[in-house]
Amino acid sequence: MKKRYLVTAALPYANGPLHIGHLAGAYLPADIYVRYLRLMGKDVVFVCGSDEHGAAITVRARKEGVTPREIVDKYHTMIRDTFQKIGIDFDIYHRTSEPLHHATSQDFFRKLLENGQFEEKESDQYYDETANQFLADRYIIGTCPVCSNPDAYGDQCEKCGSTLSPTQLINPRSTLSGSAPVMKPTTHWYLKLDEHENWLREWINTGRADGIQLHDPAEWKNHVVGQCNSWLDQGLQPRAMTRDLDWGVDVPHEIPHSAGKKLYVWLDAPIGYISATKQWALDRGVDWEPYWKSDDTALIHFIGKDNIVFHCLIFPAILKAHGDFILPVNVPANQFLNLEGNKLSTSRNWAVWVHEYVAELPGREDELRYNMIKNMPEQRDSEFTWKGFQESTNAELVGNLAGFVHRVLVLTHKNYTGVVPAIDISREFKSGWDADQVSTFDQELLRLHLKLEEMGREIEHFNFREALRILMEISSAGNALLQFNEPWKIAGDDPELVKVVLNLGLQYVAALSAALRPFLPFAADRIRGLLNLPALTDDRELLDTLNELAEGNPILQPNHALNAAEHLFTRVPDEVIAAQIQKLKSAEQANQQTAPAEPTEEKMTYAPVKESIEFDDFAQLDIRTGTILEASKIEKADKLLKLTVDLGFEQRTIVSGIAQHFLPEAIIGRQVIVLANLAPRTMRGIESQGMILMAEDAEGKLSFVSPEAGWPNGWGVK
RNA sequence: GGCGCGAUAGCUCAGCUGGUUAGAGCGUAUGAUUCAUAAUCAUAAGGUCGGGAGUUCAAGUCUCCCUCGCGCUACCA
Repeated sequence: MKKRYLVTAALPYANGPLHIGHLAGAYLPADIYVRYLRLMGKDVVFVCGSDEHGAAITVRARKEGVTPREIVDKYHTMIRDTFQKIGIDFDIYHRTSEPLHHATSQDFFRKLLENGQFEEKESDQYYDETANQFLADRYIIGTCPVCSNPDAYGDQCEKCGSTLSPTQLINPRSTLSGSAPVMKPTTHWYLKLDEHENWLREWINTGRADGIQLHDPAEWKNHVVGQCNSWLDQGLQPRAMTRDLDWGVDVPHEIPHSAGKKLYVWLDAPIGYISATKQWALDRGVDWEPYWKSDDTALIHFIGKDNIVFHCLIFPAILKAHGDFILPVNVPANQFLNLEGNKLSTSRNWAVWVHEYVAELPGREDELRYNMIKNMPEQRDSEFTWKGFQESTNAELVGNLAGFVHRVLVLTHKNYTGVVPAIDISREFKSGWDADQVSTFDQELLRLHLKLEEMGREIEHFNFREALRILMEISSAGNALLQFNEPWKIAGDDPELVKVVLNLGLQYVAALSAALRPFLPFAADRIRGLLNLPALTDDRELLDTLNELAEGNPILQPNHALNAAEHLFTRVPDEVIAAQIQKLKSAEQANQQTAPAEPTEEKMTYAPVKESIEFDDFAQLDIRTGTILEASKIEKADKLLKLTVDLGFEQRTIVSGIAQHFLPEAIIGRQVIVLANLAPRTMRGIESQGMILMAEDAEGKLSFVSPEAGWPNGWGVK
């Protein structure tokens, strides 16, 4: 058992709001885990914060005509408030634009440099001569070579999702000045990841580093280990840790060639966990270092699966390269949450935004949390539906849990004026866990204790769905306890039985108030209020509860006065669900309409006409008519077809990237236009002697360009 | 194409190192009950565990092949 815990949740990127996928992926599991540890009396710090650097933010700022600072301020505030409203309880929600973070990241960089972890490399990069600066990938726009979207970014095309590098863009232009960038040499610092490959492989697969057992790899999720090994097997490459940018953490100025250089966001973001911890410690006047540098600290990163490689390989490599830091004992990454049968998508507005949820369904924070946990993508992608949300809220939260709490309280008020009845502990009754079993108060408290322990073990293994299920089992057993013993019937003739049953029921409710806290903090608070118990402070209350139960002691003492019964949850009516589904549908329709139809958008999707050329330039192209004689799929290539084309005077082998649009057998006999004097090029081991000309639309769909039917092969096109 | 992770009841998902009639919640059906928000409790029906082959006394669980989904990656002049 470790002495203290440091729990991190992925830093949200401050250029957009949070949706339910973020919640289910990282923040909710982290929050549950942390609240549980606190309730068990553990020393735990839970850090998070906004990731406020990177080119995506400056690009957005430019688009909206505001400063990057305005963007990050807006979303930092928004995200922070959303977390607070939905009950994600960080010890600190920091931000990477804070001076403390800049200083911390720079110190880290210096130390890595000092330790010889960097390799300084010069490479050619696009440079904007008008704006006088190097251009980060995101600062370059050009036509996507895959789908012809004219506004693809240098790192990615948002239309077709292809990963790109700036040099692949056709007609690149700078977003700063609009001018065409030129290539110029620039210097960057590359982390020698290749040198870390061996120990990382051992650490991931055995849990050992430097001969010391740090964790049990069997405790890590399959998909996490699998993803890491997939990367390790492909071989790690040195990775640039700096960028040419004007927004971010400066490379320390005393370092030569540092002018205009910023730390790569992926380097400075995880260091954000460290600076957040420092700030937290500073605010409390305690020492931050044990949390990051002591072997008896358990460091746990909660993330979504898109962050696995960074948190399991690159950040650990950085921590180790620094030398003083501990490595994470687990990275319980979740998979993705889907919504109503489709992937969540910010650009398509296919999402449930958390800030909208709390505004539109006020007071139902726990209902969302409950459904997120119930459908948490722990082992594989999972699915959220509004119908499912309604059904489980009404059946499980309202019917089972709220119903149980309410009926115990109402019965106590009716029979004992709202005071916990004193009982004869030798009195026997039917167990709520088994109608045929006669039990006693002590035995049932012990059973409750065992259940809660079982729940705790599941949380410790990051099985939050299962843990929640166990809690609901307790509520069900409470309902059954009442059902089997029917205290409403026998109040007159067997008051002792009624007392012991209601007293036990109240103990269940009291135990649940603490145990539910990690999952449903708002409901837990409400139950405390109903029971007239002190509000939870997330400070060892569950541990105390467990200890009492283990001794056979009740949590609520006889004669303790309760407050009036109130409903914990209310049913979700059909209209609310219908409205939410309607909202998604309109988002979908808006997408379908705007994508091709919106006039301004459509205008933008035409690629600009290229720079004019002379006739002589055109005349150099030798374009001929031809006919496809043979076509076959090339092995190990998804997009390539090998074609044999008859040009009349000869036959050529041409490799063409059209396999995803045409079946080989369907194009045999097609007449085509061929660029005949293109220099041969070998692709997948086959030499391509020319190029088939294709028409391509904005979505990347291809169409053959042909002469009239029956036109002879080999003639020129001009 | 390569690699990783998935594919289990109508729905959403568990099934660790292979072992008796494959589990849960919801939904459905029947019955009981009325303290409680038509809430609760009991019982039942529902699965040839994506398809095929193999290893084994024994496979949802291991091996191989195939199909489909998600992710990463290569190929597009």
